[in-house]
Amino acid sequence: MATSIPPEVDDIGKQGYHHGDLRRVIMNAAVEAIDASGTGGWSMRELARRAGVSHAAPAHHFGDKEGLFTALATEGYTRFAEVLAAAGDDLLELGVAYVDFAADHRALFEVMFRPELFDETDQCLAAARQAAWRALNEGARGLTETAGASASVAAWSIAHGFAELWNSGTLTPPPDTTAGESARPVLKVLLR
Amino acid sequence: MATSIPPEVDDIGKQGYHHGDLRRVIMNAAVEAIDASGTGGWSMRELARRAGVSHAAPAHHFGDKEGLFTALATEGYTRFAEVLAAAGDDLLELGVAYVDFAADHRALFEVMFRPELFDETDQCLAAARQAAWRALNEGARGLTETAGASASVAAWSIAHGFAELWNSGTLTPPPDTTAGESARPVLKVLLR
DNA sequence: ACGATATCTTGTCAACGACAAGATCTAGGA
DNA sequence: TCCTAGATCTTGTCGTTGACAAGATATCGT
Repeated sequence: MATSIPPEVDDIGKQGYHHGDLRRVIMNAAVEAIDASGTGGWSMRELARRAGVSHAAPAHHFGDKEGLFTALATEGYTRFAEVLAAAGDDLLELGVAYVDFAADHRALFEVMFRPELFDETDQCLAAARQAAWRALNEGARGLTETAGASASVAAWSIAHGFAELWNSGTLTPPPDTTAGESARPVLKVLLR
Repeated sequence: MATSIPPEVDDIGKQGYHHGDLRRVIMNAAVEAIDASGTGGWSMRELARRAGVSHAAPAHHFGDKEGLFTALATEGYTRFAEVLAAAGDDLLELGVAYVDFAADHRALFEVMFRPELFDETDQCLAAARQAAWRALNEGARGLTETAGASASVAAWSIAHGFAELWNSGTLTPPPDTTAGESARPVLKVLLR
């Protein structure tokens, strides 16, 4: 169960040894598998085969399937926080960035908001999630101060709802349009 | 052999024969299981055991796991359409009804918006979903006409987003409050 | 009453998740 | 350089699962 170790920053070189950076390879394979068939349409052994290792190799890095999802959620929240922080302090652009992240990282986004998949007590995950919420609150602070908490929750809800509807294929958007650009006029209805 | 199990409360009318209305019993058990541990935290055989039937009995009613999810999604869309239609033509109340349905039927709502779980080509499902979308468009028609399609998508997104955030446990609402009542002030920000 | 059909059971198989124990590789100190 | 400790991966195993096939039993139409 000792899966929540800080990431190895010295992975760049890798090579040589047994397989390489198996941890990263398995996580990438999991992202592909989730994109292709959801969180339940694949097996650990399948990821291992795709990576060319034995069926029990991934267990050393993640413990079990929950450990893999915990690692994915942690990475998701970490990158989410970075993207949100980079979006600047304009609330509309924050919303666009929110939706774009969800669409560009469907698998991570899906895992992030499905707590039954991962270990909520994991420290690394909790820290990453905190960072994401902080970035979100930071961007919405102006709205919260001027229009109250409900307005901030409304802004969060509209961005999150559009992202979920988009990713589930419920919306039928114009072709050749990014999720964020499709979301912009919708978000503007609230944030004019 | 089939009677060594405590009587199921769902069996009211039927009785007699092998088990009763097994289809309904399995679907109810599935809803409970999904509420308890998500769409992947249980097995068909577990539902069969809980219903007191053999491990292969459910297959006759649903074919496979995808068939069960298809049945659940169909029931979800059917009841969703009813609830939305009963909410009247006030858009705020429609939003409240949307959120309340999601919270009162977490399992159905979750399956409904996860297309990889069910068979999208199923005719019954398609009809039920059409009915739900019709009820939704009906309720938002006024907004669409006066404020455009983006405004309607915005209203859908805010209700859907609040529902998803609520159900995922991301929001931390005041205790002893229903999802719909918590959503009302948030929806009002858009629909004043 | 009786046969057709729907419903359920038993049996089976490959695949899976999880665990244990052994093999192999890497790193770092003697 | 050698050599040990630990990290990484493999092989082997077990109970469970989803799916299928074939047989048993109850219901229903005629």
